Amino acid sequence: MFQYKPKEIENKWQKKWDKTHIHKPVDFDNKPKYYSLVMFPYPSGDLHMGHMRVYTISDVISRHRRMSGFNVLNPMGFDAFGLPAENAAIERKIPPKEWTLKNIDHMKNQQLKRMGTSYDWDREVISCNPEYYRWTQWLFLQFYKNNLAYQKEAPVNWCPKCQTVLANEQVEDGKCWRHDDTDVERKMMRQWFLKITQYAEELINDLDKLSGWADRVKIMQKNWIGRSEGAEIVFSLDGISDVKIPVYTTRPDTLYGVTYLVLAPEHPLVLKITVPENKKKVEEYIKQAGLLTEIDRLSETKEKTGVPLGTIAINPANGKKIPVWIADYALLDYGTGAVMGVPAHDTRDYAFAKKFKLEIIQVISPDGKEQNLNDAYIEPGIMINSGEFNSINNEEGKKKIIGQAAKKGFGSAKISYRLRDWLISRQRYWGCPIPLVYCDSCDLVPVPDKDLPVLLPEKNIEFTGSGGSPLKKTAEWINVKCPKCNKDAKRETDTMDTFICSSFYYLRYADATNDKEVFDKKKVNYWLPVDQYVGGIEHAILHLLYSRFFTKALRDFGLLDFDEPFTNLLSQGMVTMFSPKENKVAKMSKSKRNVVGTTEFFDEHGADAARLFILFAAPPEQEIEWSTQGAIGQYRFLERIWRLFFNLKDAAALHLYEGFIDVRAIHELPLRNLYRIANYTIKSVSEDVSDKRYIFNTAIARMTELVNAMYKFILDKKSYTEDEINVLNFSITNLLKLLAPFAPHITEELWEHYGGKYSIHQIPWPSFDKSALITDEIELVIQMGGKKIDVLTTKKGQSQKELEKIALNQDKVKLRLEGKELVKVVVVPDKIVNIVVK
RNA sequence: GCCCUUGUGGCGGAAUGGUAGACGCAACGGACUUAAAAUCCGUUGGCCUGAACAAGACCGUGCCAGUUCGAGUCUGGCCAAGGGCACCA
Repeated sequence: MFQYKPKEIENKWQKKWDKTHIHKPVDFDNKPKYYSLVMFPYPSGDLHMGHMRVYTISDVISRHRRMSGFNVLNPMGFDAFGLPAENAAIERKIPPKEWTLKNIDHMKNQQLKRMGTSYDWDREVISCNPEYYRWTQWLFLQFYKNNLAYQKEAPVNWCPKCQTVLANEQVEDGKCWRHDDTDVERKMMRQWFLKITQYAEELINDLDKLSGWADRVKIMQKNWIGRSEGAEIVFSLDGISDVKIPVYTTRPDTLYGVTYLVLAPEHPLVLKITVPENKKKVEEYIKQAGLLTEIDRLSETKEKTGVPLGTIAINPANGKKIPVWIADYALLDYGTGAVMGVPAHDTRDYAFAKKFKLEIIQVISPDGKEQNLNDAYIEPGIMINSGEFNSINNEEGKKKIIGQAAKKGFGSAKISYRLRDWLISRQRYWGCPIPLVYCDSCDLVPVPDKDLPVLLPEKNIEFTGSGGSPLKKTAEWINVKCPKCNKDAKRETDTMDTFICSSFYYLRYADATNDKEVFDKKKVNYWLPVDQYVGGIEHAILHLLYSRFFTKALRDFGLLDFDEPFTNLLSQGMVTMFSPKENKVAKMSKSKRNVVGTTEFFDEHGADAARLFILFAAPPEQEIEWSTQGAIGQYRFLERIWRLFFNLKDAAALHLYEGFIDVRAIHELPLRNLYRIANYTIKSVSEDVSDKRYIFNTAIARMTELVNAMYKFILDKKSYTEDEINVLNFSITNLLKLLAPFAPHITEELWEHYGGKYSIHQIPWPSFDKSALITDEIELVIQMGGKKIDVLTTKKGQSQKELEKIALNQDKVKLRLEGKELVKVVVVPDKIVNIVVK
């Protein structure tokens, strides 16, 4: 008998799959298309078991869909620009390109292929290759030409460790997303932005179309975009006629309670309207506020700060004179950068007014009477102290006051979003250059399409990790002729956020080798949207929001015809393990020193076993803890199949069994039962891998049960009847097909020994024999008062009356009925009889 | 503070409102073996009655209520853990 040697057979089949290109889809095939995708990985070097999960889940889905008759696109590539490569260059003097390409080679050939994944490598894209980033630049210029890319001077998030600015989405808790130990600093800088806010409304509304996304992800996006309805109210200033201050509020109903205004410290009007004697103090405050890190500014314990400008504003509703302040609790880039202070009905305003002893006027009250407020009253109520609006409900008051503002010209209804424009400039070398040129005569000039890509210089680059981007120091690269007037000009030295590269890679896969255009419109419309996207929950906002934005913008540029890129999204949970460093179970990662490498395990027990364990440990969305013991358990399962197969091969004539067996002809009861289990397995596994469930752990459990049942059946058997051989062959044939997406190598190997045609991965997914699932007998559960009393086997299909009679005739029931009154009997046919007594 | 998710044996986890604990890990027992490993076959929620590895009772899905003939599953409240947002006017 052969021994199960996973390393050998896995290597054998991986080579053959590669050579025969069996995972290659056909553009515009007549089979229905299916686009299966896993999130663009960063080639960080060595993969561990934690990384394997996403690839395994996606691979099972891809393989299953191929067998189910779909034309499956399952591509792979690398998000290859980024900081780690540049840091490696600084620390180890290896050029970023070399480091990156070496990692990609290792990851692709030693890890992804060894896992048994089924990618079409002919469509591979690598974002740091000029063939790719030419299109990144081209797309940037489309945004620029459509007024969706612009520069502005703004307070930005600066990570001192990364030595670059960050987008809002890349700041977590005031820290850099890559360095949870580094406070983000605030700087005023002129930077490039993409106008994602122009799509805020559509991005929020179209979430409703995404029925294939988990609610939690949609909710996170919704909160991030943060739509709010309110009004813009314009305040004029006492004695300064040429300046007006618009504020945004969600509570126009509290307009009569405004006792001061607050501007953000960076607000451009501040110095203009400050009275001379306050100028010094105000300037000092602005400077102080600018120095605060994000974490200081957000600190909960932080007391409110601010200084008065000495300027007086006039409430347009009632003419009341109120002071104007600046305070850092007003944010420049939300609303209008100015707030109307209503201490009676806003917690922050209340704290501010208390600290600086400002007036507090209650205008909403639960009972229409003024109260002694110890805190802001933020509940709904009846309007008071509000002139003509007194005694009406505040919700109605909102509309009425907006109506009056519009009529009198001091305001209007307005919708605001928490979402900010996407800051895409990065002061780093290893990224895609922004293809623009600064010319003294022509101003900003886009690099013409024919000159794309603007190549990253590779010679004479010095990586020091300080003093700004290395690109700033490469004179021969910076100095160019203006494409318009041919005079001396300079290149933009900022590179793009790498999230730009990953915002369209999934579109490029549809036509990855096209060197004439970013992609052919017909091909992109054929393959997209992605039918099943698999990736980590950490991208719930970042990558997924950016990609949705890109899809919508590209649609408006006329490049494609759909609104949403990813129809179904599966967010897999992380893989954890005990970390000796943190002394607890934590996410598997090199820095926590709790990684299990792939190579050793694959060598010893095989990728098939690792795949099975990862799928078996829990449903995909849940977290799993890696257990080498548990993975060995799955190895044992595969060995069990292996031995069963070759034992039977020696004892009986094994041959593939196609089609069904006539159940009525199987007289032996255990054999009929085995046939039933085999068919039940086909049914259950098919349901579990379908997109209605995606519950792979139960699918594997069902297959284990089938193998257990076969072992039990052949126990002590020396010879086999023809019927038995048929049922066993039926069971094995279908088991191999069902297991093929999960454990692709061992099934391919056994399929070959079985005389099956290459490849098992190209044969149709099995269907089950309905007639086999019909049984003559059922297990009837007898309950009294909802508690199980007895279980008995009886004929199927009996009437409610008959079942009730059977139940009441049971000795156990009779005994318990003594001295009790029978209230009623509930009968669920073929299932349960519940006897209710008093 | 607001929003979301999750609480089931020693562990990971199963259960269209209808037999709680499938399947696996760990543990224990048996067979095989000179022996061990491997393998094959079993046992394994708690507690109690019982001479019993006969039979059986009771309790049990974070806690407290409710709906229902019947609740791990539905509803409300509480507790705990995890995640997201957090001076967004």
